Amino acid sequence: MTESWTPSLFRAQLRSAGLRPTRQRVALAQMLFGAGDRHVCAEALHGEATAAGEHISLATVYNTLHQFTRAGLLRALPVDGGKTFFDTNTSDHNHFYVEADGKMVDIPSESIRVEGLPAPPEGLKISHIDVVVRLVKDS
Amino acid sequence: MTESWTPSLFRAQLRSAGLRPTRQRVALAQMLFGAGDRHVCAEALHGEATAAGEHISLATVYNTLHQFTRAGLLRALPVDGGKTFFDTNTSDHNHFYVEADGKMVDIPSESIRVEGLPAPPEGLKISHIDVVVRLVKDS
DNA sequence: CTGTGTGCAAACTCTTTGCATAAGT
DNA sequence: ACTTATGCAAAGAGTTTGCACACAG
Repeated sequence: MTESWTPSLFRAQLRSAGLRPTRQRVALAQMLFGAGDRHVCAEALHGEATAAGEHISLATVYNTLHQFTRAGLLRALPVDGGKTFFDTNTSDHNHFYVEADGKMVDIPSESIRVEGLPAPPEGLKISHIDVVVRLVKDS
Repeated sequence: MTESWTPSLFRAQLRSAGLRPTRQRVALAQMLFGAGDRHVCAEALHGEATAAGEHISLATVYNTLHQFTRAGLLRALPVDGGKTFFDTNTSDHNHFYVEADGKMVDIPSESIRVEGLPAPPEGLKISHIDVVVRLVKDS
């Protein structure tokens, strides 16, 4: 999954998602998908882009993150305090949420199972199950 | 748990939580705990109080909800879109989250178990586990 | 009385939007 | 050229905060 990406692969990926491979989108794709699984929030990514010398407005970062999410390239993880993190790992996995510093950490195993789940109310079906394990400092 | 509460019971409960039983806090406690399990957001509760003829400012509602949460009388449930719901059921249970209308519904069973959970990272311990089952309209 | 709680409005954070400009094809 | 994306700044939702006044003990 995280082979050696090249700019043209990013462009192709964006194209097939129906997104024009603009400078900004390619740059963001590169940061997001070029280096393993990541959890970023919009502001952090914007800061990173700026630090890398790319000029991308915060609004564009937000737009792009949502476009990528719609295209299935990212998964949105809303957390406490109204921030939204975006996870480059779109597979069905779960997270530790470290309350102290507001960070998400992947649960290093796909082995979680949820047992004893009742049927959903009439007319609704399960989209997916989020298990968030909240962690606090071990006193 | 949801016996017939009386104002003086509310006052006692507030007292033992180290909170002075002010008019506003008693009124809010009454709305929250006087009628079974509830999921409310600050604005809804404020609207309800206003509708009931109580004059309580939104800021006070927020303050009070957080005080109650700190006192263990409520549980905070942050959901998508940056809103925070408060659940009067503080026991360890879980929720269906209906994406279509942003509502939480208690999962009508305590039988959910999470299996296969790895140990948390060094120095951290599990505070609690939230299982949120996201529901969408059944096609 | 004395300290805590409340109300108000302003501030704050995160996010979205409108519209002129710029870039992709 | 023609269309779609970007940037900016302003608006928006939800929540928090500072400070003077009010109320509980």
